[in-house]
Amino acid sequence: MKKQAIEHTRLLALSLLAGEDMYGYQMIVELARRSNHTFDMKEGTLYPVLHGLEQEGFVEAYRKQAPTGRERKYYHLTRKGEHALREEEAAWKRYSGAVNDVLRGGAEAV
Amino acid sequence: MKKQAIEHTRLLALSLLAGEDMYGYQMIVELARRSNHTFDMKEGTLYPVLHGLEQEGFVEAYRKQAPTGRERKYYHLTRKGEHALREEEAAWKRYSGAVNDVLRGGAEAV
DNA sequence: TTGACATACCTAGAAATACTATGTATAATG
DNA sequence: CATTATACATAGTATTTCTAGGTATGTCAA
Repeated sequence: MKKQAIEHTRLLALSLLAGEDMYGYQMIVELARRSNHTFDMKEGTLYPVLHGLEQEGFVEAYRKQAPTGRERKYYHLTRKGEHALREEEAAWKRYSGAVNDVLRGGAEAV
Repeated sequence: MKKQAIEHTRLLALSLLAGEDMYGYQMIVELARRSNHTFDMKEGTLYPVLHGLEQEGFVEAYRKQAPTGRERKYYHLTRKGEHALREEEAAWKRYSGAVNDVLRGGAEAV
């Protein structure tokens, strides 16, 4: 009924690729696992985002044969992408920290 | 250039009203203060959200004269709204926890 | 061997959310 | 008296994510 709120798709995608190269389908499965199924990202969400990241030079794609004989499209995080990841992580920390401050009634300084 | 990502407007609005009744303009100023100016919510964002919350019965509005003589529209969190706030808070904790799990490379269970 | 299911990629259109821009009006201030 | 801050509001736009659909290949049970 209500749309699931996954707004930080880019951050999550970049983060997944930080450890190893992955292909789209794998990223979706991996994300569900790492988030204990809190995130159930849709293909219609991820693929356009990956294409965008590629256009911006944050990831590079290459095709590789799977052991099954099937071809997969792997994504590799570039140096530029690593930099973007660090920035997005910092933005997330700032953002989530601010939400928590507000929930606690404000970082009453002092 | 890039839009600021304030996605949890409802949660933030409900949270602000948890302590005391507030009017819209005050909420924007208060939110900026409590978040150390991380959140600079726009009136075009808040007012429609407040109207929605009112329609759902989460807040009740009443008009009151300010000491300045000017009329303000105060919002009060209803019992139903308090319940909604607790749910949104729980959702936020689940969501932010999951993001952090992914950033750390997954809640590898152990 | 064939039909179902999981894997694997992709895009178009709809829905949700927040922003920009604008309008109105009053109080305070220089 | 003009400008700025306060205070509320809406219309239209932009962005993000979802739904829904399409294509194709590998696996496995009946």
